[in-house]
Amino acid sequence: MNSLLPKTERLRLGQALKIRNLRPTRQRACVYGVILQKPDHPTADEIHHRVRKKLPTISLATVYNCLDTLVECELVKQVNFDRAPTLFCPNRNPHAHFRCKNTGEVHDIELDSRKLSSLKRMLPDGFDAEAIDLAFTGTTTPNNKNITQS
Amino acid sequence: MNSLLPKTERLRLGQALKIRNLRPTRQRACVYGVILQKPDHPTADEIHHRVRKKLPTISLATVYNCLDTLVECELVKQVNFDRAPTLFCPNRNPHAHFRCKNTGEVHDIELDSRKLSSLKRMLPDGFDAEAIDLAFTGTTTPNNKNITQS
DNA sequence: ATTTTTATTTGGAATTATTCCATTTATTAT
DNA sequence: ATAATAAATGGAATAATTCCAAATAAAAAT
Repeated sequence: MNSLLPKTERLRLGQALKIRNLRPTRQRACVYGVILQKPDHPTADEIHHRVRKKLPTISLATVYNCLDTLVECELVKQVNFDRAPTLFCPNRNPHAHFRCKNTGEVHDIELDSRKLSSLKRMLPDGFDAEAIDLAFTGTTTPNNKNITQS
Repeated sequence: MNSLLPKTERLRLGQALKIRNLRPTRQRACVYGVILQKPDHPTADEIHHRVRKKLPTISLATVYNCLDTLVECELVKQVNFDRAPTLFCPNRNPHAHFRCKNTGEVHDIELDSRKLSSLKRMLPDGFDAEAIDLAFTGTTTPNNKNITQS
Protein backbone atom coordinates (compact mmCIF):
# COMPACT_ATOMS: atom_id res chain seq x y z
CA MET A 1 0.00 0.00 0.00
CA ASN A 2 2.51 2.57 -1.10
CA SER A 3 0.33 5.44 -2.24
CA LEU A 4 -2.15 7.77 -0.69
CA LEU A 5 -4.56 7.00 -3.48
CA PRO A 6 -8.00 5.58 -2.49
CA LYS A 7 -8.79 2.30 -4.24
CA THR A 8 -11.46 3.63 -6.53
CA GLU A 9 -9.09 6.30 -7.73
CA ARG A 10 -6.28 3.84 -8.10
CA LEU A 11 -8.50 1.71 -10.26
CA ARG A 12 -9.61 4.67 -12.29
CA LEU A 13 -6.02 5.66 -12.92
CA GLY A 14 -5.02 2.09 -13.78
CA GLN A 15 -7.83 1.82 -16.30
CA ALA A 16 -7.14 5.16 -17.89
CA LEU A 17 -3.47 4.30 -18.28
CA LYS A 18 -4.10 0.80 -19.57
CA ILE A 19 -6.41 1.83 -22.38
CA ARG A 20 -3.70 4.20 -23.54
CA ASN A 21 -0.88 1.66 -23.23
CA LEU A 22 0.77 3.72 -20.52
CA ARG A 23 2.37 2.21 -17.47
CA PRO A 24 1.17 2.57 -13.90
CA THR A 25 4.14 4.00 -12.07
CA ARG A 26 4.65 5.06 -8.47
CA GLN A 27 5.24 8.62 -9.68
CA ARG A 28 2.00 8.84 -11.60
CA ALA A 29 0.02 7.46 -8.69
CA CYS A 30 1.63 9.87 -6.23
CA VAL A 31 1.16 12.94 -8.39
CA TYR A 32 -2.44 11.98 -8.90
CA GLY A 33 -2.73 11.36 -5.18
CA VAL A 34 -1.52 14.74 -4.06
CA ILE A 35 -3.77 16.47 -6.57
CA LEU A 36 -6.79 14.63 -5.27
CA GLN A 37 -5.81 15.13 -1.66
CA LYS A 38 -6.43 18.86 -1.59
CA PRO A 39 -9.00 20.32 -3.94
CA ASP A 40 -7.20 23.51 -4.83
CA HIS A 41 -5.28 24.79 -7.85
CA PRO A 42 -1.56 24.22 -7.39
CA THR A 43 1.19 24.94 -9.90
CA ALA A 44 3.51 22.21 -11.15
CA ASP A 45 6.13 23.48 -8.77
CA GLU A 46 3.79 23.36 -5.78
CA ILE A 47 2.78 19.84 -6.75
CA HIS A 48 6.44 18.93 -6.91
CA HIS A 49 6.89 20.13 -3.34
CA ARG A 50 3.89 18.20 -2.11
CA VAL A 51 4.85 14.98 -3.87
CA ARG A 52 8.36 15.11 -2.47
CA LYS A 53 6.97 14.37 0.96
CA LYS A 54 6.04 10.91 -0.27
CA LEU A 55 8.62 10.49 -3.01
CA PRO A 56 11.59 12.58 -1.94
CA THR A 57 13.61 12.08 -5.09
CA ILE A 58 11.00 12.73 -7.75
CA SER A 59 12.18 15.30 -10.23
CA LEU A 60 10.28 18.32 -11.49
CA ALA A 61 10.57 16.98 -15.02
CA THR A 62 8.77 13.85 -13.93
CA VAL A 63 6.07 15.92 -12.27
CA TYR A 64 5.54 17.68 -15.59
CA ASN A 65 5.48 14.35 -17.40
CA CYS A 66 2.98 12.89 -14.95
CA LEU A 67 0.78 15.96 -15.13
CA ASP A 68 0.77 15.75 -18.90
CA THR A 69 -0.31 12.14 -18.84
CA LEU A 70 -2.96 12.81 -16.20
CA VAL A 71 -4.36 15.62 -18.33
CA GLU A 72 -4.19 13.32 -21.34
CA CYS A 73 -6.11 10.74 -19.31
CA GLU A 74 -8.67 13.40 -18.44
CA LEU A 75 -8.19 12.84 -14.74
CA VAL A 76 -6.84 16.31 -14.11
CA LYS A 77 -7.51 19.66 -15.73
CA GLN A 78 -5.24 22.57 -16.32
CA VAL A 79 -6.12 26.26 -16.22
CA ASN A 80 -4.28 29.29 -17.46
CA PHE A 81 -4.72 32.82 -16.30
CA ASP A 82 -2.93 35.68 -17.99
CA ARG A 83 0.81 35.31 -17.89
CA ALA A 84 0.69 33.16 -14.79
CA PRO A 85 2.02 29.64 -14.42
CA THR A 86 -0.34 26.85 -15.33
CA LEU A 87 -2.58 25.61 -12.53
CA PHE A 88 -3.79 22.04 -12.17
CA CYS A 89 -7.02 20.90 -10.62
CA PRO A 90 -8.64 17.66 -9.55
CA ASN A 91 -12.19 18.52 -10.54
CA ARG A 92 -12.92 16.48 -13.62
CA ASN A 93 -16.52 17.56 -13.92
CA PRO A 94 -17.17 20.26 -16.47
CA HIS A 95 -16.50 23.54 -14.76
CA ALA A 96 -15.35 27.08 -15.26
CA HIS A 97 -12.95 29.04 -13.07
CA PHE A 98 -13.31 32.25 -11.21
CA ARG A 99 -10.32 34.10 -9.86
CA CYS A 100 -10.89 36.74 -7.21
CA LYS A 101 -8.80 39.82 -7.88
CA ASN A 102 -8.52 40.56 -4.17
CA THR A 103 -7.71 37.24 -2.61
CA GLY A 104 -6.14 35.53 -5.62
CA GLU A 105 -8.25 32.49 -4.86
CA VAL A 106 -9.50 30.36 -7.71
CA HIS A 107 -12.97 28.90 -7.41
CA ASP A 108 -14.58 26.19 -9.50
CA ILE A 109 -17.90 27.06 -11.10
CA GLU A 110 -19.80 23.94 -12.02
CA LEU A 111 -21.21 23.81 -15.53
CA ASP A 112 -24.32 21.69 -15.92
CA SER A 113 -25.34 20.34 -19.29
CA ARG A 114 -27.62 23.28 -19.98
CA LYS A 115 -24.76 25.71 -19.48
CA LEU A 116 -22.44 23.56 -21.52
CA SER A 117 -24.75 23.41 -24.48
CA SER A 118 -25.33 27.12 -24.15
CA LEU A 119 -21.58 27.54 -24.50
CA LYS A 120 -21.39 25.26 -27.51
CA ARG A 121 -24.20 27.18 -29.16
CA MET A 122 -22.06 30.28 -29.11
CA LEU A 123 -19.98 28.82 -31.91
CA PRO A 124 -20.96 29.46 -35.52
CA ASP A 125 -21.41 26.54 -37.90
CA GLY A 126 -18.17 24.97 -38.92
CA PHE A 127 -16.57 25.16 -35.51
CA ASP A 128 -16.47 21.97 -33.52
CA ALA A 129 -15.24 22.38 -29.96
CA GLU A 130 -13.50 19.56 -28.15
CA ALA A 131 -12.53 21.62 -25.14
CA ILE A 132 -13.98 24.72 -23.57
CA ASP A 133 -12.03 26.95 -21.29
CA LEU A 134 -14.02 29.54 -19.41
CA ALA A 135 -12.34 31.74 -16.84
CA PHE A 136 -13.77 34.71 -15.01
CA THR A 137 -11.84 37.34 -13.13
CA GLY A 138 -13.53 39.64 -10.65
CA THR A 139 -14.51 39.99 -7.04
CA THR A 140 -16.41 37.81 -4.63
CA THR A 141 -18.75 39.07 -1.98
CA PRO A 142 -18.33 36.90 1.14
CA ASN A 143 -21.22 35.16 2.90
CA ASN A 144 -22.14 32.80 0.13
CA LYS A 145 -22.45 29.08 0.68
CA ASN A 146 -21.05 28.05 -2.67
CA ILE A 147 -18.54 25.41 -3.50
CA THR A 148 -15.53 27.59 -3.35
CA GLN A 149 -12.06 26.22 -3.61
CA SER A 150 -8.92 28.29 -3.42
CA MET B 1 3.18 61.72 -39.99
CA ASN B 2 5.46 59.15 -38.50
CA SER B 3 3.16 56.30 -37.64
CA LEU B 4 1.06 53.86 -39.56
CA LEU B 5 -1.86 54.61 -37.29
CA PRO B 6 -5.05 55.92 -38.94
CA LYS B 7 -6.25 59.22 -37.47
CA THR B 8 -9.30 57.86 -35.69
CA GLU B 9 -7.14 55.25 -34.01
CA ARG B 10 -4.50 57.79 -33.18
CA LEU B 11 -7.15 59.91 -31.51
CA ARG B 12 -8.56 56.95 -29.69
CA LEU B 13 -5.16 56.05 -28.35
CA GLY B 14 -4.43 59.65 -27.36
CA GLN B 15 -7.68 59.90 -25.45
CA ALA B 16 -7.23 56.59 -23.69
CA LEU B 17 -3.74 57.56 -22.60
CA LYS B 18 -4.69 61.07 -21.55
CA ILE B 19 -7.48 60.01 -19.20
CA ARG B 20 -4.98 57.74 -17.50
CA ASN B 21 -2.22 60.35 -17.32
CA LEU B 22 -0.03 58.31 -19.59
CA ARG B 23 2.10 59.82 -22.33
CA PRO B 24 1.65 59.36 -26.03
CA THR B 25 4.95 57.98 -27.24
CA ARG B 26 6.15 56.89 -30.66
CA GLN B 27 6.60 53.37 -29.30
CA ARG B 28 3.05 53.08 -28.01
CA ALA B 29 1.63 54.36 -31.27
CA CYS B 30 3.75 51.95 -33.31
CA VAL B 31 2.95 48.92 -31.23
CA TYR B 32 -0.71 49.79 -31.45
CA GLY B 33 -0.28 50.36 -35.18
CA VAL B 34 1.20 46.98 -35.97
CA ILE B 35 -1.44 45.23 -33.91
CA LEU B 36 -4.19 46.97 -35.82
CA GLN B 37 -2.52 46.46 -39.16
CA LYS B 38 -3.01 42.73 -39.28
CA PRO B 39 -5.96 41.26 -37.45
CA ASP B 40 -4.29 38.13 -36.16
CA HIS B 41 -2.97 36.93 -32.81
CA PRO B 42 0.75 37.59 -32.54
CA THR B 43 2.98 36.97 -29.52
CA ALA B 44 4.93 39.78 -27.89
CA ASP B 45 7.99 38.55 -29.69
CA GLU B 46 6.30 38.55 -33.08
CA ILE B 47 5.03 42.06 -32.39
CA HIS B 48 8.57 43.07 -31.53
CA HIS B 49 9.73 41.83 -34.93
CA ARG B 50 6.99 43.66 -36.77
CA VAL B 51 7.49 46.92 -34.91
CA ARG B 52 11.21 46.88 -35.59
CA LYS B 53 10.53 47.52 -39.25
CA LYS B 54 9.27 50.97 -38.29
CA LEU B 55 11.26 51.51 -35.10
CA PRO B 56 14.43 49.49 -35.52
CA THR B 57 15.77 50.09 -32.05
CA ILE B 58 12.71 49.38 -29.94
CA SER B 59 13.43 46.86 -27.23
CA LEU B 60 11.41 43.82 -26.31
CA ALA B 61 10.97 45.22 -22.81
CA THR B 62 9.35 48.28 -24.30
CA VAL B 63 7.07 46.13 -26.41
CA TYR B 64 5.95 44.39 -23.24
CA ASN B 65 5.45 47.73 -21.53
CA CYS B 66 3.44 49.10 -24.44
CA LEU B 67 1.33 45.97 -24.64
CA ASP B 68 0.57 46.22 -20.95
CA THR B 69 -0.57 49.81 -21.26
CA LEU B 70 -2.63 49.03 -24.37
CA VAL B 71 -4.34 46.22 -22.52
CA GLU B 72 -4.82 48.56 -19.56
CA CYS B 73 -6.37 51.08 -21.96
CA GLU B 74 -8.65 48.33 -23.28
CA LEU B 75 -7.45 48.85 -26.82
CA VAL B 76 -5.93 45.41 -27.11
CA LYS B 77 -6.83 42.07 -25.59
CA GLN B 78 -4.65 39.22 -24.53
CA VAL B 79 -5.38 35.52 -24.76
CA ASN B 80 -3.75 32.54 -23.16
CA PHE B 81 -3.88 29.00 -24.37
CA ASP B 82 -2.39 26.18 -22.35
CA ARG B 83 1.29 26.66 -21.72
CA ALA B 84 1.73 28.80 -24.79
CA PRO B 85 3.04 32.36 -24.88
CA THR B 86 0.46 35.08 -24.48
CA LEU B 87 -1.21 36.23 -27.69
CA PHE B 88 -2.42 39.75 -28.32
CA CYS B 89 -5.32 40.79 -30.49
CA PRO B 90 -6.76 43.99 -31.90
CA ASN B 91 -10.43 43.05 -31.60
CA ARG B 92 -11.77 45.10 -28.72
CA ASN B 93 -15.33 43.93 -29.09
CA PRO B 94 -16.40 41.24 -26.69
CA HIS B 95 -15.34 37.97 -28.22
CA ALA B 96 -14.24 34.46 -27.47
CA HIS B 97 -11.41 32.56 -29.15
CA PHE B 98 -11.34 29.33 -31.04
CA ARG B 99 -8.10 27.55 -31.78
CA CYS B 100 -8.09 24.92 -34.47
CA LYS B 101 -6.10 21.88 -33.40
CA ASN B 102 -5.08 21.15 -36.97
CA THR B 103 -4.05 24.48 -38.35
CA GLY B 104 -3.15 26.22 -35.11
CA GLU B 105 -5.14 29.22 -36.28
CA VAL B 106 -6.96 31.31 -33.73
CA HIS B 107 -10.34 32.69 -34.70
CA ASP B 108 -12.39 35.35 -32.99
CA ILE B 109 -15.93 34.41 -32.06
CA GLU B 110 -18.05 37.49 -31.54
CA LEU B 111 -20.12 37.59 -28.37
CA ASP B 112 -23.29 39.64 -28.58
CA SER B 113 -24.97 40.97 -25.48
CA ARG B 114 -27.27 37.98 -25.23
CA LYS B 115 -24.33 35.61 -25.17
CA LEU B 116 -22.48 37.82 -22.74
CA SER B 117 -25.32 37.91 -20.26
CA SER B 118 -25.76 34.19 -20.68
CA LEU B 119 -22.13 33.85 -19.61
CA LYS B 120 -22.59 36.12 -16.63
CA ARG B 121 -25.62 34.14 -15.53
CA MET B 122 -23.43 31.08 -15.17
CA LEU B 123 -21.95 32.59 -12.03
CA PRO B 124 -23.60 31.89 -8.67
CA ASP B 125 -24.59 34.79 -6.42
CA GLY B 126 -21.64 36.44 -4.81
CA PHE B 127 -19.39 36.29 -7.84
CA ASP B 128 -18.98 39.49 -9.78
CA ALA B 129 -17.06 39.13 -13.04
CA GLU B 130 -15.08 41.99 -14.48
CA ALA B 131 -13.50 39.97 -17.23
CA ILE B 132 -14.56 36.84 -19.05
CA ASP B 133 -12.16 34.65 -20.91
CA LEU B 134 -13.68 32.03 -23.15
CA ALA B 135 -11.49 29.86 -25.33
CA PHE B 136 -12.48 26.86 -27.39
CA THR B 137 -10.15 24.28 -28.85
CA GLY B 138 -11.28 21.95 -31.59
CA THR B 139 -11.52 21.58 -35.32
CA THR B 140 -12.97 23.72 -38.08
CA THR B 141 -14.73 22.42 -41.14
CA PRO B 142 -13.76 24.59 -44.11
CA ASN B 143 -16.26 26.28 -46.42
CA ASN B 144 -17.79 28.59 -43.89
CA LYS B 145 -18.06 32.31 -44.50
CA ASN B 146 -17.36 33.34 -40.95
CA ILE B 147 -15.11 36.04 -39.68
CA THR B 148 -12.06 33.91 -39.23
CA GLN B 149 -8.74 35.38 -38.28
CA SER B 150 -5.61 33.36 -37.84
C1' DA C 1 12.81 -17.07 -14.19
C1' DT C 2 15.83 -14.61 -17.33
C1' DT C 3 16.47 -11.87 -20.99
C1' DT C 4 14.97 -8.48 -24.18
C1' DT C 5 12.33 -4.67 -25.42
C1' DT C 6 10.23 -0.56 -24.46
C1' DA C 7 8.53 3.11 -21.46
C1' DT C 8 9.58 6.10 -17.79
C1' DT C 9 12.44 8.60 -14.53
C1' DT C 10 16.24 11.44 -13.47
C1' DG C 11 19.09 15.57 -13.10
C1' DG C 12 21.04 18.91 -15.33
C1' DA C 13 21.35 21.82 -19.10
C1' DA C 14 18.86 24.48 -22.54
C1' DT C 15 15.13 27.22 -24.03
C1' DT C 16 11.53 30.45 -23.73
C1' DA C 17 8.71 33.95 -21.78
C1' DT C 18 8.62 37.53 -18.93
C1' DT C 19 10.26 40.83 -15.50
C1' DC C 20 13.62 43.79 -13.31
C1' DC C 21 16.83 47.49 -12.95
C1' DA C 22 19.90 51.28 -13.59
C1' DT C 23 20.78 54.62 -17.11
C1' DT C 24 19.42 57.43 -20.88
C1' DT C 25 16.02 59.78 -23.44
C1' DA C 26 11.63 61.90 -24.29
C1' DT C 27 7.56 64.36 -22.66
C1' DT C 28 5.17 67.60 -19.79
C1' DA C 29 5.00 71.42 -16.63
C1' DT C 30 7.20 75.66 -14.95
C1' DA D 1 14.64 77.06 -21.67
C1' DT D 2 14.72 74.36 -17.38
C1' DA D 3 13.13 71.30 -14.09
C1' DA D 4 10.42 67.43 -13.01
C1' DT D 5 8.58 63.17 -14.31
C1' DA D 6 7.47 59.29 -17.20
C1' DA D 7 8.99 56.10 -20.49
C1' DA D 8 12.50 53.61 -23.26
C1' DT D 9 16.62 50.96 -23.43
C1' DG D 10 19.55 46.88 -23.12
C1' DG D 11 21.24 43.67 -20.51
C1' DA D 12 20.89 40.83 -16.69
C1' DA D 13 17.81 38.10 -13.73
C1' DT D 14 13.99 35.13 -12.92
C1' DA D 15 10.61 31.77 -13.78
C1' DA D 16 8.30 28.22 -16.33
C1' DT D 17 8.82 24.69 -19.20
C1' DT D 18 11.17 21.52 -22.31
C1' DC D 19 14.96 18.75 -23.82
C1' DC D 20 18.34 15.15 -23.57
C1' DA D 21 21.28 11.33 -22.59
C1' DA D 22 21.95 7.96 -19.12
C1' DA D 23 19.88 5.02 -15.55
C1' DT D 24 15.94 2.48 -13.96
C1' DA D 25 11.61 0.16 -14.02
C1' DA D 26 7.86 -2.30 -16.27
C1' DA D 27 6.04 -5.41 -19.89
C1' DA D 28 6.76 -8.92 -23.28
C1' DA D 29 9.21 -12.70 -25.01
C1' DT D 30 11.94 -16.55 -24.33
